[in-house]
Amino acid sequence: MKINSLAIEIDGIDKEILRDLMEDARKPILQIANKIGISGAAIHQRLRKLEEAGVISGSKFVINNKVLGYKTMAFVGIYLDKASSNSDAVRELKKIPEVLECHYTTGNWSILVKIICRDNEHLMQLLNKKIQPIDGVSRTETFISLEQQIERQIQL
Amino acid sequence: MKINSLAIEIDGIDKEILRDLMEDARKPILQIANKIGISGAAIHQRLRKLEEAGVISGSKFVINNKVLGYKTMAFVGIYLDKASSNSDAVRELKKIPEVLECHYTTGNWSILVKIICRDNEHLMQLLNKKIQPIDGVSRTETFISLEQQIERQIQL
DNA sequence: ATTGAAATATGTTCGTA
DNA sequence: TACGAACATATTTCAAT
Repeated sequence: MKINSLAIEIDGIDKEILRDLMEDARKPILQIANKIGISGAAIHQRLRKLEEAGVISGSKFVINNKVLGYKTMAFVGIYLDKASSNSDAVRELKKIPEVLECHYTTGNWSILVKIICRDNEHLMQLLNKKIQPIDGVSRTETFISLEQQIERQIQL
Repeated sequence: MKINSLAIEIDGIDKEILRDLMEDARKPILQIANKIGISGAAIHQRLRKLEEAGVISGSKFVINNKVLGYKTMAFVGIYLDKASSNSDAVRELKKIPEVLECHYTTGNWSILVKIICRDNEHLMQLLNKKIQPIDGVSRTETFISLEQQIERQIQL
């Protein structure tokens, strides 16, 4: 593992370890070790270094939104008034649990958010009652995800 | 846990367990058990049911893209020719490792994708050499994420 | 950086309530 | 559903290379 100004370098063994754990965070280290052909202790040490280097941000259980009744995902482009403070709007967006992602973006909008709703009715309520009323929001454009075809992390 | 036509219901204890594991997939069951005040075996049993019910889709290590040198995230709205087959375009998008998400959407575009690039140069190459050339793609609109302010899962 | 083995911690199963 | 105790696995540490 080497550091230059741009990026931390990881070798092939690190990649194999990470690929396995990116797919299943609870995969036993020894299983990975046997597959790769090095000891569990070596894997353990590499993981420690990868964490120290910040390559690993953490781990997550992934929840199936649809099974819990959240069936509508959408992207909302938000136009903010010139005068308004972006960070105030973001602070309000953070309070809305349906907002999963929020990006400052180049282009037409000031902000792009990804939201999860139970259904279209819920989405409409969210837009009208929670997002549009935020101070500084002048207009929104909504794109409903009819079907998500790809969902993955960076490929190592 | 009850099933109606819309959603699986989970109780407060399930939520506490899931909240912990959504934050850290490797958090020891016993630690969660002690915090909640039930036995490890009970947690274990509940997790098994949640998996059977499909509430848990899996678990992931989360990789820090920036640390690995991938510093530019962008959303690309893709216009497809009327005549073209959407699924052919998606098949090509799946082959591009920089594409992290891909959605069929309502609104202007046929498809919205989220991509990760090393830098703006890489993004430009990706658009010109990989995405624009896909059969059926007539035009694209790109929104660069200047800063991601929110990144989370559904809140239980 | 890697190893094997020891020590510790965690996950899993099962009989019972 | 939940429990505890017995059992099976996994993680972590460490001295040595």
